[in-house]
Amino acid sequence: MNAEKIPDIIIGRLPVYLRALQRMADNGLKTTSSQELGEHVGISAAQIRKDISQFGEFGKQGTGYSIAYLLDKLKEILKVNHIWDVALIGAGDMGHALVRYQGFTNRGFKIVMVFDNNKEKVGQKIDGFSIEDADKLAERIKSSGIKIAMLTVPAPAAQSVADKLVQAGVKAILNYAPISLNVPKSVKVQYIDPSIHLQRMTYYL
Amino acid sequence: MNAEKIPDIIIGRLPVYLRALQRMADNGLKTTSSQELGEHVGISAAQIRKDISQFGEFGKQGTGYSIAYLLDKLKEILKVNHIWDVALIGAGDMGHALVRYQGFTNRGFKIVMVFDNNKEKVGQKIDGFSIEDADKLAERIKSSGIKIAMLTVPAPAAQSVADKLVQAGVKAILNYAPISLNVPKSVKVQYIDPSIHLQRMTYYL
DNA sequence: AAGTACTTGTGTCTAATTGCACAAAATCTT
DNA sequence: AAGATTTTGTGCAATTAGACACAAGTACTT
Repeated sequence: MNAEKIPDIIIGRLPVYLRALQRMADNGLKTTSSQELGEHVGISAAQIRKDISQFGEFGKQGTGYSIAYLLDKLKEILKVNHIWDVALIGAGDMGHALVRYQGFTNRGFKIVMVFDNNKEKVGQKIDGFSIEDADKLAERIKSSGIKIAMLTVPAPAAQSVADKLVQAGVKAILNYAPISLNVPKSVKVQYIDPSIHLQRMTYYL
Repeated sequence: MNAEKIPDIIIGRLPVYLRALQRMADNGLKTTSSQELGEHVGISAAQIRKDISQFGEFGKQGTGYSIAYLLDKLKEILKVNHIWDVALIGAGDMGHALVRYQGFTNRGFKIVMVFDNNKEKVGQKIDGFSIEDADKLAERIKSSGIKIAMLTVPAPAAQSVADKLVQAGVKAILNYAPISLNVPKSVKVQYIDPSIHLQRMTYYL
């Protein structure tokens, strides 16, 4: 075990291992090896062993890893052994798709509030959710203690909404707006911008 | 200039620079510096200078970079100085959101085909697009010469669709399905999985 | 025209990350 | 029960990435 600071790059790979292990578990598998897991996720076996060993000795020589046990440990490390409430800001097409997305609940997240600044949308329902007025965002998030938000507003609005989220105590933002956000170092941001991702591949074509 | 192999990690940052520069240009700015650009994207000025200098000497001492010129150069490097045709597979909520998304055309991409394997959806229209039968996918993609695909199908279908895409000559896949894809090294994959991105932040909460 | 301020591109150093290899432990085979 | 096989965790080496510092060129100021 190692109590030192774990590099971001290792933390970034853990969710990928977690997803693959969950899939194995769903398929009824009981144990796996760094070799096998590596083939599934496209990462070298040595890398996987080293990553996992940062947090403890979870494997057994000759046998490998118990999938159920490693799943538990990874969920604990990533703090997704319970469900996080998430606020969604921006009820456009992307916001709608995310509200309806079935892939959050069994992976640690649940959307519990949806906001939009368009007064005509406020009060409308998506899958049972009432869209709330973005003017009430700060107050509602602060009082509910929500720490995670997903941002699906147009680029010009994104920074000012992010500022309000930070002010309201949000510590993690999943940003779908095509713009780099400026936030305090204590707040984490992850970016999803399909054009950026596509442009990372065209260089190689 | 440097003709050697450019590291992936540098290529990965270029689209972020490109997006920020485009924004500056839209705001009427003519020049910028590594310092200023760095503040916008949250990357050190030295890093930005070193990244850009891999491809040539695009700046001028004392002045910085011409935004229009650097934009041109980055687009050329990333090969997004023309529009790439893209195929979308999976006409669910996410597929719909992507078809309607306005952020592709001025950044180098255009969805030109949409496929689904649900026979009831085939023939339906999204924003003017007729949804095509996924059985025809290989043939249609091969004959059209499309090199880029976006995958928004359920996880269990993703690998087999990816295999067909590779077979049809696709060289870049933007994968929204929550599963690691197994493809030849000559094919690039980028992953978008909101749960993964969220799990990369919860560790720090 | 001289001085000041700004900014690039890059050489050097430091830090971070990955790859390799193997002892040790567990299991399987005969 | 002995030998063969599997597989982990980790020390060390190699590679890669990032930070720092500065000469040199450009523009601005007085």
